Amino acid sequence: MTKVRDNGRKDAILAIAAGQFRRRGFERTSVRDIADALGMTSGSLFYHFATKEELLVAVMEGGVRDIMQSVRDGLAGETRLPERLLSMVRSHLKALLGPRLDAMTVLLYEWRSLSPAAQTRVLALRDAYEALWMDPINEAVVLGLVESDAVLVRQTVLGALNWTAQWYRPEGRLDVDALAQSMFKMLFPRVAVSGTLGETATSPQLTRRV
Amino acid sequence: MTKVRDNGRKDAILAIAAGQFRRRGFERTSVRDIADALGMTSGSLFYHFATKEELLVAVMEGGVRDIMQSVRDGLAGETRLPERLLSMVRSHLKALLGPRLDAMTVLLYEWRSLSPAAQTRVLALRDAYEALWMDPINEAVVLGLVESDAVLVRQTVLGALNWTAQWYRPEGRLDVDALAQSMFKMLFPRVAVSGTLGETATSPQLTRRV
DNA sequence: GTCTATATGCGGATAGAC
DNA sequence: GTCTATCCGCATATAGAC
Repeated sequence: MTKVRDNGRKDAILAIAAGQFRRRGFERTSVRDIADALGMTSGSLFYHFATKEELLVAVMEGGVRDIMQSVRDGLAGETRLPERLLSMVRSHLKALLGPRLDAMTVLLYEWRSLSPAAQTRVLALRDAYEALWMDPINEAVVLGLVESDAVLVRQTVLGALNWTAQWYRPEGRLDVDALAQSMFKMLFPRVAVSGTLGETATSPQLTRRV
Repeated sequence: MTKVRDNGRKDAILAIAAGQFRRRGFERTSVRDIADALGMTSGSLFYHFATKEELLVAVMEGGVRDIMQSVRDGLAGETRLPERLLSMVRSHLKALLGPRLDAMTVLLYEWRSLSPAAQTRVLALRDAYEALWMDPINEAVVLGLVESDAVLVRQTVLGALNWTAQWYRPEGRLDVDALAQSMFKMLFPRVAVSGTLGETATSPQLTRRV
């Protein structure tokens, strides 16, 4: 469902559409399904969105905007590398698994349903988001705290994080913050965050692997 | 395309179907598309498969069979934990990114197109595959070589590995073996494999994190 | 085993009244 | 801004000839 704001009819439509697109996929969801869930008829939908694809694009663009905002906000206070990386992991998971789960999942898994033109636009937005990760990861590479191939590190991290949308259940034993802590430790084992986990050092130092 | 064997017409159909399902998605692919690519008419397809969904299920079941076989074969010679884990990472990536890429991707990303009944069957197969990972991971947990939540470790590892299907290009700088090595090092940094990487110790020992 | 022809329904989208 | 009514194409699936 993912009902968040209610700025007018369009947002309500987008929230419902996102939910249906996620659960049943874009192609299996008919505009009649969406209209029914909103208590209107299919014709009315086309007053707000010219095509079904426009609806999908709007859902996805909202998803990218939200996760970029979330990560940027979380980053605002942090200056040191370990905290910055942990913050990004946490913000990413919170945006992905929080109230915008529907839109985020659609963004991740429904882009093949877009026309080539729309695909280009949406993938460009995704690229912009992924670029946010490169600066801190490159820093970690320079300090010898992660594998030397920064792109591979980013893909591995984002892959692990994005996969949570397929299995994480909020009613389970782990809340999102705890999940973020654990995954951060797994994915950046040599980047220690001071205070939180009983680690000692935070400054870059020799990178012994046992 | 992913043409591997040619045991009769059915396999050819499945290979073509897998390719189209992967590239355009199950719903956007019509039985006519598949028939055209095979040089036949849509009616003929239904001589071999009673419904379009049956085709999807067959593609997916083939995918699970292949990756289980690949991982089991790779595991055959290995007795020690580090080598077993590295072997699983390598076999998983080879099955996922090799000649069966189409079927594997369909298995990962098209299961929502299945009817509930078929979904249950296919997800049971996927669970069986994922169960293969639990023994070595539990061992690593006991030895203190990974995070203590074995399920979380498995999901993180499989998430990172499965995501490669979205970005890995065989014509790039990294071949699958090198990719497997690098990802293994990232995902199991405290599990060292002797010989291959200039590491010294392989036996479990104190788990110092710097 | 493959073809042609077709039944049948649902899909996106539009027109025009209210 | 929402409704009703409808156009029209494409989808899966079937029947029966060859």
